[in-house]
Amino acid sequence: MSTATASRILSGARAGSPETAARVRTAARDLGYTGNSIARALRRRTTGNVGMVVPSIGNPFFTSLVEEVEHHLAGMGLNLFLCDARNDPELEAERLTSLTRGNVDGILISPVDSERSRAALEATAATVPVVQLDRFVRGSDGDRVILDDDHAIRLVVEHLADVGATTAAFVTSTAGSSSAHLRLAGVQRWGLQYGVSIAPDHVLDGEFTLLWGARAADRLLATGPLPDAVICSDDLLAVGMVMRLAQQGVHAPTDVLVSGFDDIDLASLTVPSITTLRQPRERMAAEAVRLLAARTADPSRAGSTVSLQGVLVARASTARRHDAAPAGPS
Amino acid sequence: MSTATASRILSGARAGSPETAARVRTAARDLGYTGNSIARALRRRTTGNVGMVVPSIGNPFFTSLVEEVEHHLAGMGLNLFLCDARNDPELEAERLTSLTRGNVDGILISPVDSERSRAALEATAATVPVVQLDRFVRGSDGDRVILDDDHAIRLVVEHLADVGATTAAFVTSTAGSSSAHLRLAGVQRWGLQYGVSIAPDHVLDGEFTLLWGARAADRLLATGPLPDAVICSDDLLAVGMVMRLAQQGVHAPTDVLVSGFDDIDLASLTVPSITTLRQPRERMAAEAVRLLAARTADPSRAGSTVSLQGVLVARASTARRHDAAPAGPS
DNA sequence: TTGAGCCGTGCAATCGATTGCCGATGTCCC
DNA sequence: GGGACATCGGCAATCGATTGCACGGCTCAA
Repeated sequence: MSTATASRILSGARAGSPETAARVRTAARDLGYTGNSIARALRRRTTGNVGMVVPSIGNPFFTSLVEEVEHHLAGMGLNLFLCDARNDPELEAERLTSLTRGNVDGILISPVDSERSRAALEATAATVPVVQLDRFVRGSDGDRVILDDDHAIRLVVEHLADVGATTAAFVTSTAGSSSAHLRLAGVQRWGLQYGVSIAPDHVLDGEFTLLWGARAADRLLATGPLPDAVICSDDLLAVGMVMRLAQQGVHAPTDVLVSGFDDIDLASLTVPSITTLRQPRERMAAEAVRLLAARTADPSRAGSTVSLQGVLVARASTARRHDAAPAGPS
Repeated sequence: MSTATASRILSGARAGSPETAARVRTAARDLGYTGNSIARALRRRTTGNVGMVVPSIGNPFFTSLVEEVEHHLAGMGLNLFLCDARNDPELEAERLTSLTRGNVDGILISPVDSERSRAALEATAATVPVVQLDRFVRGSDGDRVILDDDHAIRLVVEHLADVGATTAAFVTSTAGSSSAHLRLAGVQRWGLQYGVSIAPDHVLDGEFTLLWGARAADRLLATGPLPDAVICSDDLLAVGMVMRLAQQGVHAPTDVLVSGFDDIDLASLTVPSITTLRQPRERMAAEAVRLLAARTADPSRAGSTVSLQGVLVARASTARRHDAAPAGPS
């Protein structure tokens, strides 16, 4: 029997006679034969692997997004290869080229920087299907799944105004991610709208890490009276902020209101639990995988943008100020 | 000019004449040529990729271990492909086979379960170099890099005894990971030695997550008087425990001492900051990569085990109970 | 009986890069 | 000048699976 016959039967390309098929299958099982995916990939020009590049696997938001994505891909028989860009566009570019050189059929990426990630991203997109997820580069025309940051921030600011804030600080990341840009713009726009003013020196930008949240707390404490609220553009920042303030004897929500963003697990478990904006991670992942499949099927289709809305989750860290009864964890 | 010549010059296999080399290089640059790693892999039987399988990318300990590993691999020109086993031996086995089928030159793994991970792990190790990292399966004879859990737990128990604990609870994971086994054994052994007793119903096993830490807190609060100390075999557990206790008005270290394990970033930022055992992640990663390289170079070499020691980091969650000011003039 | 059509099977080309081997050319020294 | 030796470049085989094409055998209808 020729290898051609065996190949066809194992891959299901042609049924073959029942008898031959049975022979092939038992032989394959007995020998423990499982193709050679490299040879297969060379011939088929398809690997069954999808790459995902995230800015930082140290951020629980991205790891949980990865988990969702992986779940959806597994349902389609695809493997996920995860790469960490460590918030560095150059490292990100390296990851992209190494993924591109024949290892993956498609790429999901949350680009580190809305400007500095563009070149590598566009070069990659010219070679292999790419879908941007959560973050995106400015002015690219590919497929993307994003959060409606403007709407999200509106919810946050509205909520803070509701509970009595009229001044706020904004803690975010310096790195030029689309999230950072849009959230800053949103805070300024809706702050004006809802009467929550943000002094220029109360915009504190660093990184999306616990540590920067804590440092920002130190900085706020060092530079005069606290604002009514501290809006953090990421839950890690909010946790770092709340914890560090507490270490210095300043407590949310009695002394200052603090809000986060993303709704990572930790946000509901800290004391106080943290008000945040929940991103619809599951839907984001599902849409991203769907877009990737669509583009793989038809590489020439026009790029599309899916914009999803978040949900405000009010917790203890922004409980109404003169309202003694603490809100429990939601 | 033949492809053979170009191939040799680009791969550095032979220098070629200066003139030819220059021609090849400029042509390659102008055309943007970058091999086809699949074809190369087929011929060379080497991909330049290393796989890493961790029990959960939701656990910061593992993500930071991954970051270290990736750093070391990058230094050797290798890519890391990360897989999440989601604490499920079956999913882990699937990941292993998909990595094995020709995608990677070697695998680093922290096996989910010391028993149920064995079959897949051994099958994999028969095909491709494998190094176990942090966790390991019982009775396998491959290479591994582990923490000296017995010594580590001794440091923790000794410290708790020092600050006055005579009774303790132990919060850990049910899943049969080697870490869970060894730490439980350690707590029992050294508890006896140092006079810290652990009631059978004060061993609480669930998962290595924040949520289980919080649930375990509820359970402790529900079942009678608290022990002097709560030893957690993972920092996420300790954070969940401390936070949940605080939500219920029980504060460490005044009401109960709490210790964690791993020393993730979060442990130093919570209020109270958490006493923990720092694992030497950087060295673990370095040793694992080194072992993998050694085994790749010589697949027949005998397996070796590298055991590293941790360091106790004493913080606020176990501050001495009736001793506000450390030794000094009274 | 014959031609058309279908099915199962095998041959051989193909994917793209690497590499063993060989002939050609050049260099050096006796 | 001639032989030993090193260097350079190209042919063609190779990695392992997939697949276009063709061939033999079969059924079925005219």
